[in-house]
Formats: sequence, C-alpha cells, structure tokens
Amino acid sequence: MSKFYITTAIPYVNARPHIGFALEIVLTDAVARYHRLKGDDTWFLTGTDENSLKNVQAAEKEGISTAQLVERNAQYFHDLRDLLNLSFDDFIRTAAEARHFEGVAKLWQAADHNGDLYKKTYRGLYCVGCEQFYTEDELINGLCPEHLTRPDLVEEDNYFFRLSRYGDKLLELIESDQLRIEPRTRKNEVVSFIRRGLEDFSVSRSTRRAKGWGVPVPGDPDQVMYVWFDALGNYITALDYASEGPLYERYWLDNPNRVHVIGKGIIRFHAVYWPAMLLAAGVPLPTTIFVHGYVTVEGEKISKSLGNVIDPRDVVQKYGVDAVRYYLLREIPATEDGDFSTERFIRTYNSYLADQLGNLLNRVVNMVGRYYDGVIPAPRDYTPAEQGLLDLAASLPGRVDVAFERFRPDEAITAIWELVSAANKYVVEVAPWTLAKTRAAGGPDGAAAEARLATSLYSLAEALRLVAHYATPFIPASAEGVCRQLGIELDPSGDWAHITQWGGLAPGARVQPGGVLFPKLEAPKA
RNA sequence: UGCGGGGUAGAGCAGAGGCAGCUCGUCAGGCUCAUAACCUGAAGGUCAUGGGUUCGAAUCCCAUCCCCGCUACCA
Repeated sequence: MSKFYITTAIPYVNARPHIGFALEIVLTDAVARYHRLKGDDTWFLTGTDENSLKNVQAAEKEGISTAQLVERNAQYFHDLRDLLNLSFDDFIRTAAEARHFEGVAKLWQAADHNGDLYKKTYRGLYCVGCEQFYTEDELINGLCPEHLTRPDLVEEDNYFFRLSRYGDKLLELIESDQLRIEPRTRKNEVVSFIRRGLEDFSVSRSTRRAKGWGVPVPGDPDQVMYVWFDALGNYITALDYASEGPLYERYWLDNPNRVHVIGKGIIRFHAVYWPAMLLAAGVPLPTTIFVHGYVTVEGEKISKSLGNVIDPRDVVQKYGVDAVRYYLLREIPATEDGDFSTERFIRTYNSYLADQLGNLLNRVVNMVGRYYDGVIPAPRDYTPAEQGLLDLAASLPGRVDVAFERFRPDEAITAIWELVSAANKYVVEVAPWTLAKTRAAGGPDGAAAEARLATSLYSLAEALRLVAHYATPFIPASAEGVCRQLGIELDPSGDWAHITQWGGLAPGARVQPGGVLFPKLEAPKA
C-alpha cells in the first residue's frame, strides 16, 4: 500500500463549469478511485479560485457583494460532486477560508525570508474600462480591444519573485524526472522554455486596483497577492500547511506521490512558477504534473462567441452520469485534444455500454435464471475454452496498472473491455443453450453437459465480477449495478491482488435481474 | 523566427527496419441466451509528397507541403 495525493486545477468562478473542466475532474476522479481501489491511502483535492478582480467586477454588475457572487458560483462547481459522481475528499475555496489565507501568507513569508521577493516598479498599459493591463500585442492599433480607447501608461510598485534564480535547479529536477511532467512532449516544452532563460514575475497588485479583494501581502496593506501565490498555494494550504498539520505531513511531506492534474494552458505556472515558489519556501515539490488536452465540441474550440459551450448538467441529464464519464475517459485521449460530438457519444454508449457490457450482463443473468433457478453454479473442470478468459483476466492487473501509471484511463478501459468482448465470444463458443438441451436429455452426455454448463455460466459471472471491479473508477454507479444483478457486492477491502484473482466469485450467489442497465439511445438522425 | 508533436481505411487511432493493424461505421453470413443485441467473414489504404540508405522502409536519412502546441506575468 502506498500513498497518493492528487489535485485538479482550481477553476475561476466567473462562469458555470463546462465540459472541459468536467474532463479534468472526471479524469482526476478516475485516477483517485483507482488508487483507493488498490488500497492506497488516497487524498483528492479540488476547489475554486476566487480572488480575481473579475469577480469584483462581475459582482458590481449584478449588484451583489463579491463574497456572495463567488459563494454562489463556487456552489456550481461543488455541485459537480453529485452530478458527476465525484469522490473528492476536500474542496477548497480561496476567498473564504482561513486555512488558505494563513497558508498563503506563510508561503509568502517563507519565500520572502529566503530573499526571493522584492519591490519593483511595474509599468504597463492599463485600460480603465477593463481594469486590467494589456501587453502591446493584445492591443488593436494601440487601442483596448474591448473599449477601443487608448490605455494609460500606469506605474505601480509591486512585489516580484526571483524566478531567475531557479532556472538551473528546475532544469535539473525536471530533466531527471524528480519533478515528472507527463506526457513527454509537455516536458520538452517546459525544458525548452526554461532553457531560454527565466525572468522574475510580478506577484502582487495594489490593494486599490484590486479593490481590496484578495489575500493581503503580509506587512504591506497597500498590496494584495496576485494569482500565483494565492491560487497555486491551494495545493498545500488545503492540507493545513499553515499549521503543518497532520494532513500536510501525511500527504505532502511523507508521501512519494503528489500529483497535479492540469490543462495544457496552465502548464508553465505549474511546472515552472509553482515549483520555484516552493523551492524558495523550502517546501517539497509536487512529484508529478500530468497535462491533459482540451475538449472540442463537434470539432470546434469551445468558446462563448461560438455559443457551443456545453454544460455538463445538460448531458448528464440527457444521458446519465456514467455515460458521460465513460465517454470522457475512453473517447478523449487523456494527453491529446479530443472531440465531444453527439453522434460519437451515442455510438460509443450504444456499442460499449449497451451492446457489449449491458447485454452481456443481461444474457448471463438470464441464463443463470433459466438454467440454475437464479443461483450461480460452482465451476467444474476448466477446459481450453475457458483458458482465453483466464489468461486475459490474469493479464489485466498489470496492464491496467501500467495504463494508470501513465495517466491513460482510455488505455485501461480498452484493456478491460477486451475481457467483455472475450466473454461475449465465449458465450457463442460454448453455447450454453445447446448444453442445456443436452443436459435435459439425460444420460452420460447429459451429465457432461451439466458440468460444462455450470463451468461456463460461472466463468461468465466471474468475468463480469472482474469487469465490474475494474470499471469502478470509470463508471462507479454502473459497476455497482452489475454487481447488484449478479447478487454480489463490490469488494471494498482494497486488497487488489485478491479482488483481481480469478475465482473470487463465491458460487451460490442469487442473481437479481434488475432490468436494462444501459438502455439503448436513439441513433442520431442521419 | 526558434523549439516540440503530428499527417496510416469513411471516422477515431495503434504500429518505429521483416506479410499494413485495432475500434466504430458499411456489406454478407451464423446464432437464438440476450437490449434487432452477440459471433464469423468480406470490402475498404500509393502509410502527406519527392528523393536517398537497405536484400527489405509507415518505420532510418535529406528535402518539400500541410496541421497542431509552446515561444512569459494571459489559469
């Protein structure tokens, strides 16, 4: 048994969650659930990033307080827990929690004591209407793209972080995989970025410009922290870094697996800024950063102006939570961009869940009912016909483990579904309905047929038990549903070697026909 | 501009010197336990293009054309 700490990025709360964040959090959930299944001491954190000036502006527009606005919007994200059947252990809100304010202040001070924070005049092009800075190339003909006015050249004292000090150290850690960045192409990106030389970056804003919203800089009431210390710090403040409490000890200090799951757009902040900040503060670094791709919708980038933003609530309501989880985990390759298309969604669901798994369960439960009065029989001698199933089952623990080690749930599912497919083939090969007829005829042939029939139905039920357990991280509710119909329960012991061993199903279980687990979806109109 | 990844069947992808594969889709057949599901078989590819190395190249080398990511304070 090992330990495992895993986090998602914390999203801005200025809009409802969309399908892209659903991908990240479902992906993280599947990995966390897998580690729990294996008996690892697992902690899964998510939360919301609330200390942004944009929230202040949005609240003003709506005529409510900023605290009210972020609280309401944070709820949308917390609601994903039920909606997507998530298993996070903790949810941190950066604007609302003392542990966060205190932890971030401590992190700041530690970096400061190390001499890595200093004050410098920041000069930038500031649009009063937007209340934000623009870089030259963001402007259109030198004008603010939003208001088409000429931005002011504003000077302001801010604190800067000495990132420039840490290039060599970061390179060493990343190239040696002490800080592992997956997939490899993302690691290359980061390495080549660092090689080009690192510049210090600004880590505070004037309190006035931030309208007083944010975490105050310790000892300087005129400044609040900018997003870096504040938002990135959540990964340890949520573990009570402020007091270096038991969670911090258990999941950060004394744990070889500290994993951040992030989208490709924020890799630099997590793979460069954040580790450097931790080095400055004398805090251990994360061990792994996994970078996933983005979701496109019907082949198009998600964007508000295109109006193709998908709310996970809508798809879950329409198709069910496990259908959505399955699609995200299997059809979107974790390391690449992947497309969310209704047509493909329905095809995937119908083929893998309804036709292959659901139908297999149905036929097995039905045959046990018909030929053994609903009681799963004990197997007799295994023959070459079963060998394929047994060999495949024996290969799965290793293959699934490798897949998760690489953060590739899609590969794990593909491997698991080979067992579903093999079981469907096996049904046709042994043709239990023919055996049942021979059995009914009696005589020595009938006795032999009885043995074959018992062995085959047991083997099929056992294959389904294994599939259900392997499928738990991906489609937890349906995995339970499979077990319920088999008349057994998911094994919560965490004894993975035992769970995945062929023969774990105790004969004598009474199947519970429970109707269709995955009702087929109407094919999209051609 | 530089760095990185990629272009393989209608779609999505695997293969990294030795008969071009997988899933979905399409077509034909089989089966009747099952959700018209399942099983078997078939059709479908100039492996982006041009050249080279090799007995042999999707695979290695050179060139070209496309696509995508990164190219800093933008979560």
